[in-house]
Amino acid sequence: MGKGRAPCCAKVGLNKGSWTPEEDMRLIAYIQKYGHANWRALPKQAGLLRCGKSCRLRWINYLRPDLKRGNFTAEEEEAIIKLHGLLGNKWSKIASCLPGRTDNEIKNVWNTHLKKRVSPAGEERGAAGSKKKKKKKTTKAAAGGGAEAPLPLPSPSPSSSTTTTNFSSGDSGEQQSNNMSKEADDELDLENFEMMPMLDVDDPSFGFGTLVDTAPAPYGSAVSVSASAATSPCASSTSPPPASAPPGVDDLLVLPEIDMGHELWSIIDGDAAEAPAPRCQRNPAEPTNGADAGSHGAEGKEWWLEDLERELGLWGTVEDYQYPMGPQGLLVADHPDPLPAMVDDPVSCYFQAGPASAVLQELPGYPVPATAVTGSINQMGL
DNA sequence: AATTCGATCAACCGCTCACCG
DNA sequence: TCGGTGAGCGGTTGATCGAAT
Repeated sequence: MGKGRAPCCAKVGLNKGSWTPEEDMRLIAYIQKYGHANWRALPKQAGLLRCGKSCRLRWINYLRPDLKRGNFTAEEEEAIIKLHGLLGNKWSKIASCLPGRTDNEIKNVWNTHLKKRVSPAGEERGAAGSKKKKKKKTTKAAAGGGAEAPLPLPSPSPSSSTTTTNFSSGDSGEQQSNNMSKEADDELDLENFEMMPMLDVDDPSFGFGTLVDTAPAPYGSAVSVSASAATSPCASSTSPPPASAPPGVDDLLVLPEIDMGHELWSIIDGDAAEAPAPRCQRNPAEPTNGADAGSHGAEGKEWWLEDLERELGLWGTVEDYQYPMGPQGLLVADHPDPLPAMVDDPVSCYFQAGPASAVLQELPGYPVPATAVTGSINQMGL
């Protein structure tokens, strides 16, 4: 157990606080190339002055390609309320039922308004909450209002016209969330929780049962922002990445000299209005509701992918990669810093590091909808 | 226009779990 | 079986932003 735990950020002079675009880019680039088999070693290898924990969190909660971001739909909120009633503060489990949403995000949403909505005391506030504010969460208003009947405990009311959630397990009062034992947790007949339509994500294979077990499944040992496969992120999480990790890599990441703070994300976002050149048909309004992420045409994806990779300097061939990959990911024991150019000057050298990999897109098992990437990165507000 | 207050969210902290030797 | 290590989870906090005053 926790004994002998290595000191974290604070104790070893690592960076803390908000991530800079450079750090984000570095992390993304690194994971694209090598995956994240070892979070602890990742920051060092990627040249990040962060602890692995921090990197993991950043990736999971913010940079992961399949994140929906954007507002929670009324359906999602309702699902959260119901799931919370069933699972309690098992945010990760709840998150696993809401593809594209992170446990942290759900936790925040719950603590900031859903909880108030559910609790009698917060009922009024919920209504008052319509005064709303904030840039995001517009759906809240929609979900709010009178619909906020105190929801002591989610009873699997199929009455929810918007959700076909089917909770077959005890919806009885004793399902007091926080007191739920692990066993009780396991006993939940989650398999019968069929599937949540609004979660969909165009993944027919998405199922509650699977999610519960594989949960926030990491995106395999490697992730490609440019995967061309049509499969959804969910699918990738349920089907483990191929044992054979990406071929090796030996070149440095080559990132174009672009303005990280704004241009880059505009590019990634495919925002024709701001990007140097038109890149995709993506609907600018999309982020408001990620439910349709990944619903773009295949051809659009492809050229978007290619374009994006070129922009990021991620366009390359398999020959570019020669670092050996082992079952645990990259065999880094003696491989040089994959981003050596960044070491001396993390920022200025960042974009000059070598050709990065586009190879992952060739690999089966790393299907990441390009649109998901645009969606998530788009929300970075950079 | 300036200040205050409340809401939101990203990130950190500390713990537990799971795996491995 | 036990101890060490890394990953993951849940709670909490601090910074930021927008609305209200």
